[in-house]
Amino acid sequence: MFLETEASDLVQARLRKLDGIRAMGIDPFPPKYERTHLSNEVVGGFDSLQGQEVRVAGRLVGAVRDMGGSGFAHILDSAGRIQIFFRKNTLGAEGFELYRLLDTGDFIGVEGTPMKTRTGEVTVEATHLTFLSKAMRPLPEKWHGLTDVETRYRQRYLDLISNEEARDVFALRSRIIAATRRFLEARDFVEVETPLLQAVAAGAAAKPFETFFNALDSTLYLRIAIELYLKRCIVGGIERVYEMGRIFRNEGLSTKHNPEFTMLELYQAYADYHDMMELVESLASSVAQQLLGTMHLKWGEHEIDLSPPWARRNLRELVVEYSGIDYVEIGDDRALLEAVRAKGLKLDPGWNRAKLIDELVSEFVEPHLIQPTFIIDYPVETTPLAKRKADDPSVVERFELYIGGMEIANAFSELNDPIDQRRRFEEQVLQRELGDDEAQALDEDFLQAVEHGMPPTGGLGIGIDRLVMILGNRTSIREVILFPQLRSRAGPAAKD
RNA sequence: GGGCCGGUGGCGCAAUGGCAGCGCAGUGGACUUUUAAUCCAUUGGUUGAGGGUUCGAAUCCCUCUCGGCCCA
Repeated sequence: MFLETEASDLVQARLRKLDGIRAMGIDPFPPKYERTHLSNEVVGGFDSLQGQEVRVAGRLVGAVRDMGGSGFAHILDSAGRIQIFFRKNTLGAEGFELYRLLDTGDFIGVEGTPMKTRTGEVTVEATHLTFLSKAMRPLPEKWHGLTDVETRYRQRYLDLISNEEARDVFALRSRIIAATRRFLEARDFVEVETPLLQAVAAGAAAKPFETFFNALDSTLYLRIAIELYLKRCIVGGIERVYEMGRIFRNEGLSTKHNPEFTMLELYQAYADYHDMMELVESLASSVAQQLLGTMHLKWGEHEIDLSPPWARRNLRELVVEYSGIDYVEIGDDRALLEAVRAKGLKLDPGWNRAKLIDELVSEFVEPHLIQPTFIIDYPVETTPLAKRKADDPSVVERFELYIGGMEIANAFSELNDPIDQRRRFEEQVLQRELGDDEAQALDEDFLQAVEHGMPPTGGLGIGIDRLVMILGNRTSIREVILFPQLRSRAGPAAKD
């Protein structure tokens, strides 16, 4: 809706003030402002700034405490808040007239001298006020702020303006990602970028998003994993390689799932899954120590201890312990299905062994794994891309890492035997034909790469959003993604 | 997909069948060191959308929609 036709008195009042500013011959939207100090620099450097002029800039937040001939207000910049004191005697008549046209939400530049109020708050006493941008809509209320969850997600900018915790968690996210890159660089990993648009969506058990490429008249898929391209890099001789980027899975929304999320995948030649355990332990614990100053984290009502080493637990034992079902003893697939059904889980009769074991883990085991725990020894049929254990070919060299009851990471000793790899892919194709629409696709081009020779390699994938949840103590993934996926509002101008 | 809870002015909330209200913000006025400033006055509503029951619906019923939490 056009602002000029909007009935809201609040908008109309601001439009009138905008006209007032222009009537004084002043541009309410000038192109630039030369700021000399951030808010924290004025507050922190108060003693050395006495008597000097500073220029600060930011958004007017909270209320203007107007007292006739003077008034106080706070501005918010990237470093925080600082109070501004407007005084008629100091600002002059014209400056004070401008001050009267201020609204919460306006961007202003203030030239003035640092002072301390009666209560000791460092404040800039304005000698000159510059409008930098007039806000046409009001901000959420100063005291209660913005709490409506839907508005916080749909209009994240309001959340960022109103809620310091929101600003903090996204700053933390950025520092986690930067620290992770530094960690990998120190270990000589090379960062690469591989295709998001893929002809075959392979490398994980998940449903892809589908799109269409006009120029080649062909269907393409958004990637569901980075895996197979990074292994091609390993084949090509990049011995330590990683990519941190978005992947897409066409599945449900929940507090732990967003359809697009950020994954770190890394591959290290001549390493195995034990090395990957050491790597993720070291990465998560050192990033926590670096950024939070501790390895003991609050997580909802729990406390998580990230100090290495973390527990290693056998998958079969865990499933027996928490569900009472021993899937190794129940060799017959139908019998296993009945045993799982008897536990009260709603099942699809078409589910295969791998899917049933997966269900047992998510339903009975996961919620108990609050402290960091590596689950190891996965049955071979659950993991077509991992190498079999030398002393027991029925299980693979794989772990999944759980923290806070969530899967955080997944790693294997990568399968590099092209003959076994082809067989295992073919088994997946068969499962797909039998109705498992999450079974992995066969990527012939990838197989050919492995047939050229691939060194023994350890591979690791870490869910970055979930890692941020753990380190930032947020129990919903929407709290760590700036613009989480939501159903679109009906109608073009809805809610505005 | 299922269960429960919720959507009331810009924001935060009340009103459970009987005049849609409060706080903040806004507007007008007083006040030149306030901190949720204070004091006086005051504007603003298609109660998420549609239908039904009723003399009367924010409230009860139905359908839809958006969100949260839990489950699948």
